[in-house]
Amino acid sequence: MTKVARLYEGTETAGKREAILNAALRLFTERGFHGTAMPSVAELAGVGAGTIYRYFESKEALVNTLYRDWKNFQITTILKDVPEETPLREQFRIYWNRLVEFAAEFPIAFGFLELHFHAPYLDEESRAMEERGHNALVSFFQHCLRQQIVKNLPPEMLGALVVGAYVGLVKASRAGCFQLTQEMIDQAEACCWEAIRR
Amino acid sequence: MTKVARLYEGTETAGKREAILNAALRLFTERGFHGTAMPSVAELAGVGAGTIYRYFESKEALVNTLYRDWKNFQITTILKDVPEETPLREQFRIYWNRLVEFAAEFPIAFGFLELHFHAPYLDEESRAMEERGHNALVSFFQHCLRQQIVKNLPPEMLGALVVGAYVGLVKASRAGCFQLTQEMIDQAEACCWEAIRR
DNA sequence: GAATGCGGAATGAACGTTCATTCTTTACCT
DNA sequence: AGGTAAAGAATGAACGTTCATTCCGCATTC
Repeated sequence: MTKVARLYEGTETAGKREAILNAALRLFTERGFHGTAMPSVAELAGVGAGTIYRYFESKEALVNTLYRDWKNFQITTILKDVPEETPLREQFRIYWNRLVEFAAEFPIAFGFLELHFHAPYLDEESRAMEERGHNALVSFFQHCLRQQIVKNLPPEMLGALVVGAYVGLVKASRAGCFQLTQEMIDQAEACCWEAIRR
Repeated sequence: MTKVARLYEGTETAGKREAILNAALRLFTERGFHGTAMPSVAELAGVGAGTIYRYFESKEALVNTLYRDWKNFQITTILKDVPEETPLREQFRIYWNRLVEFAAEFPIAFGFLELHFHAPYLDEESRAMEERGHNALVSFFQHCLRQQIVKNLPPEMLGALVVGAYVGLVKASRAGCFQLTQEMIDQAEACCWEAIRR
């Protein structure tokens, strides 16, 4: 819930730290890290330029906090509450739907995470967060491989194809190529499973 | 061949314009548009800072020239010389292989085009180039749809899934997750076709 | 009235761009 | 051909601007 608040609460009522994070999320996503000026973050957040430095050590610290918080939230949201005994085919469906839901519910955060993936100004801790997500993905497909329900290919490759297709789908829908209905989401999920199923 | 020259010729022997374009391609890809300083482009190109402005009106003009040239080259390379009567399944294989070849042969240009896709500082002409590629993709899948050899989904969606998977695959291989062998490229192609085939 | 939080002008570094100057090539004359 | 002058390219220090960050005075709280 804290994340929803951070995105959608009016910036005047919210704490200044959250207002700054919200403003930075939007501007970094729209204009990129180097393309965003700190005073413009302050303006959008409705705070003085100096106030940002009461909460964040530097511009880099700000972008890293944002990246860590959202990446962590994304991973947690996608992975939570799936019983281990759930059939893997069903797990795939669940994860797929959660990925799409995440992109629909937090479109700016989705864009932010996409844009800043592997960026050179991300620090060790942010990189570690990226790896956590990567490991979860790989271990899921390793699990699938052990059950021989997917093609015998490196799990990293299966993950890359599926996640790539997911990102492509969301970005195209965002670009206005089409509007994603639940039916289309289900069909895309079927496509992705057929791509990798044994 | 002119493109190969632009990427790989020693900058000292090449014309200054090409040296500048090569340097800018590398730096814009590594550090992004706003993260790259013009004097650093000049330094890498082995020319004076002012010299850039004899060939390009501004930093934006430089990035747009780069984008247009490479996008145009990419589209031309992918689409050239495929007889209309070639079976669509075979055409798919050809286009897939050419996409992967392009990314392998021009890795920096691939990264550049990916990073700057839809960037706000691209001008009308660059956008038009993007659309040319998009149209080619869509019309190929429309063709497939008419022959009823792919799932009955919007052609933009089929394209988004396949190209997304392609980008995901190349990026993962670039990140060091695995080394792409021809066998893996073929297997990935099969995956993508199975994803969309009827 | 002391302490804390905040705003926004101030600061110095770095940016994109310009321009007076130098170097290189070309053209012409003898 | 040799010599000279004009033209064109190239240069990099310098310019104005913008940026991330700092700092100081004000407001608010206890």
